[in-house]
Amino acid sequence: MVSKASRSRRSTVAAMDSAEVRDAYDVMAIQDRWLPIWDELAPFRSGRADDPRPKKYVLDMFPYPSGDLHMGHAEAYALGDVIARYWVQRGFNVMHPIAWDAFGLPAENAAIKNGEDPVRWTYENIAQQKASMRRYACSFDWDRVFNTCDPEYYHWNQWFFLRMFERGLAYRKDSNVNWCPNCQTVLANEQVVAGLCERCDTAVTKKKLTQWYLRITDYADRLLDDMRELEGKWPEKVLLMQRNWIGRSTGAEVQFAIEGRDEPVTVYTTRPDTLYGATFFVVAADSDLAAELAAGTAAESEFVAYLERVKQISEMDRLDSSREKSGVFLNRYAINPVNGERLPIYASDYVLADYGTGAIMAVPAHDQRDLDFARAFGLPVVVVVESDEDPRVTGIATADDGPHINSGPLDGLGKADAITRILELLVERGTGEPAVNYRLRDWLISRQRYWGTPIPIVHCPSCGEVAVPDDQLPVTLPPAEGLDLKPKGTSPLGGASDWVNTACPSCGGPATRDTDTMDTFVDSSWYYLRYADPDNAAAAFDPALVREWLPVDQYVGGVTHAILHLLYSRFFTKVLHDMGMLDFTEPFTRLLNQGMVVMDGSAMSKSRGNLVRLSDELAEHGVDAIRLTMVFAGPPEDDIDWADVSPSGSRKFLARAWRLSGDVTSMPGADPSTGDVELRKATHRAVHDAAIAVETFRFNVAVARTMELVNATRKAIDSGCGAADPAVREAVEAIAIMLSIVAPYTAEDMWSRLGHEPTVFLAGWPAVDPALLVEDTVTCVVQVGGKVRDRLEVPPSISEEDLRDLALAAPGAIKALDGAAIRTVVVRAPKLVNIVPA
RNA sequence: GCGGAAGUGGUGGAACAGGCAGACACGCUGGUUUUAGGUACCAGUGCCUUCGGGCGUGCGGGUUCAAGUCCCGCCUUCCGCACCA
Repeated sequence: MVSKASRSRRSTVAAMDSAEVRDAYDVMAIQDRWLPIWDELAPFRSGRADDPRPKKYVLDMFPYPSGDLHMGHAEAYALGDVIARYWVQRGFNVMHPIAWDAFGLPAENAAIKNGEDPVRWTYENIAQQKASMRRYACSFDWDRVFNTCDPEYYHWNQWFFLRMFERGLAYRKDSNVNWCPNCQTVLANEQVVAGLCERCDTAVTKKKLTQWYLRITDYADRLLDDMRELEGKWPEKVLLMQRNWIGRSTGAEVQFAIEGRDEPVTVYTTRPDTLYGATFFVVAADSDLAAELAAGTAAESEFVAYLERVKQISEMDRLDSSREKSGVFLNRYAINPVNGERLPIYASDYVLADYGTGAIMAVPAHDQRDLDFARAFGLPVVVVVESDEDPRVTGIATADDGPHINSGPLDGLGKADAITRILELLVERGTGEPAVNYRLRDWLISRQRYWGTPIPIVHCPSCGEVAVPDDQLPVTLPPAEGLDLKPKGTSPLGGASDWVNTACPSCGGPATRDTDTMDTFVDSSWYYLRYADPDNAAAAFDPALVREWLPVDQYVGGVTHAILHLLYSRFFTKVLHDMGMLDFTEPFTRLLNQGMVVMDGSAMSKSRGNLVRLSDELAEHGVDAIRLTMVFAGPPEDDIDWADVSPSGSRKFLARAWRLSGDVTSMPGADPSTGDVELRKATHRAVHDAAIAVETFRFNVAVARTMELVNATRKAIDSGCGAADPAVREAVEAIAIMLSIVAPYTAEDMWSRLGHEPTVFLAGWPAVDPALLVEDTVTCVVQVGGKVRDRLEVPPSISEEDLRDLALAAPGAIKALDGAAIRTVVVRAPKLVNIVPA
């Protein structure tokens, strides 16, 4: 495909005579000409102290160096580049940085599979991506680059971890975690896709392990409430997904006495008003409470067997909500605090150990899960909220509002009133209180992997968990050589005995380092801060520099990170704010989610055989045509189906635009005010409309306006005012500048052919003359009964009366009316008149 | 199951605040230049038509002088969450 394209290009050039060659748009030659010059000029450097321009921070999500850039990168970085370059043209000092999210599993997999050194593998990929980005003409500030796998960077991961450790925000606990029996490793929730390990598709199970967590749940309310300031600036979809993820619910905690136990057990419920309908009590089978309640009872052996069975159930099967309810009666009873009824206690896996208190009151009439369980175990169902359908008959629990019955003091009350009343009663009697719960869990950051940030903790037999002192940071990774990186349930770092065995920083006795590494989401939770001060060896960043640039004005990235990365970054920002390091609480002021590039309707993948290689596309069509195709395809947040777009069409348009620059015969600096007014109006209209389109993320429309101007200019040269008219120069220069944000090579070459020095990127967005935006005539539509029957050319300032008279006299209107009487005439000067017949 | 978003020509998509539906492209058709064309330029291109016009923004209603746009009820597709008490 490539060779065919390049062969035809060569033969084309060979067949042309010299005049044609001079006038040919040679994409590859243009790329080769300008790249070294831009390297020299570095037009997008943003760090100069004496720069008087106002600052703006445009940020693209940084890439993982898994190989060379692909079509998805090409789209994302083309869009981010339009925004960054536009603001540079508007006179801003734009910081548009890039770095590499360089820790992570693929490096380790390459090491396991091919015996590669993760360090070498990673840095080679970074070098390749960097070279590709330069050629792709990304307007990055190359002076601010870093890699998260550099000790100079992850030093500060460790430093932040320790600050959180000091504040109790980083802690270790035992918990049931996702476990892949094949990979022999812990998985984060996000790595479990439909109950399967995202890497090997093995059914995931649960395992009890001691792991490090960050206490993000402490920030749940702020993460939720602060979204108010992102309203209208972030995609509504992302805000919604974050709200759902945090999952705040309000209800009550109610204490139930347990027969034969000193302490009562607290349950959480969102429906305390249905307390009188509770007929049994359920504890999570895998909770400590269940084991304790079962201990020593006749049901103990049955419970142990059940628990064993539950543990074997894969995550995939567990998520199947149509599964039959199962459980074990523990031979024990809880006492309903409002009516003293004895509720049998069951252990079941439909109650989650880590949500609420791991125990529930079951109200089968008004909760489907409880009803399913009640029917499976023959338990009574008591309706306490009246409704048309009886759950005992239908098998469908009712959750609607309605008057309460069988509920003592709540009888007759509606849901809201009943909740208020029962809360008062519970508080009065000291058996309950209002409570809030979250779906969000603390962030598990331990990973039993090699290629990540070592957790800077030393385990000492006498002092316990001891923080590595700041002056001993960073705790650097030992070399991979000699370590067994294969997943085996414990961190590969455990095999580096020289590294693991160390002196306790507190007592000096023999101790061991923590062998887990951090989730790579830690790396990306603060990288946007590091750009402000990337080379700081004494601190993560200088707060003064961060204050200058942050928060990020515009963040651009895929919706795949809608929850985790963005939530974690927001969390970090708030923690750092509380530590006094930041003066803002939200890191990303505006967010744009770009779509994906797909092929023939589905995501590209090697196995599907629909993979389009970016390098092939670039070789065939050139950088600018690919960038233009990405931008012109449609709204940025929509997916692009590569089968539906036309990179060759993009290239033809660019050639057409480029040729204009060779036609201009007026000299640089020619005064446009003497030029052709019609073309000037088209130019100023296009520049004005394109700017609005870019600022509202309608980049495809901005390109359409540029295309219209190219068409108008072509016409003006060939059959209008002619190439010598200064309006033509004005138009072509405007086109070069408008194109500079999308197709930088073509734009720069046009700029040069127009007699200007590089670089067009700093030429400045053309000033719009408002006088040229005013039309001298407007097309007025004359409707009869809502249908267009005639058109009039009228001055925009025409009065309603005059327009009405003109419309009534319009031949098309008279014909359509056919003598009918007129009921009313709606006049919307100057664009529309609607004559309504009686 | 719950929550959300979106349905416009053959295709990708335009349409400010309820006021000319289909901008700009792709594709297709015809023409000009060319030994040739995967080039360039010009013209045409929503559907139907008895050439008067009629019909058209997923479907069915409604509001309005006027609806792709607002309201009600469906259908379809995509996305997120999924025993969260």
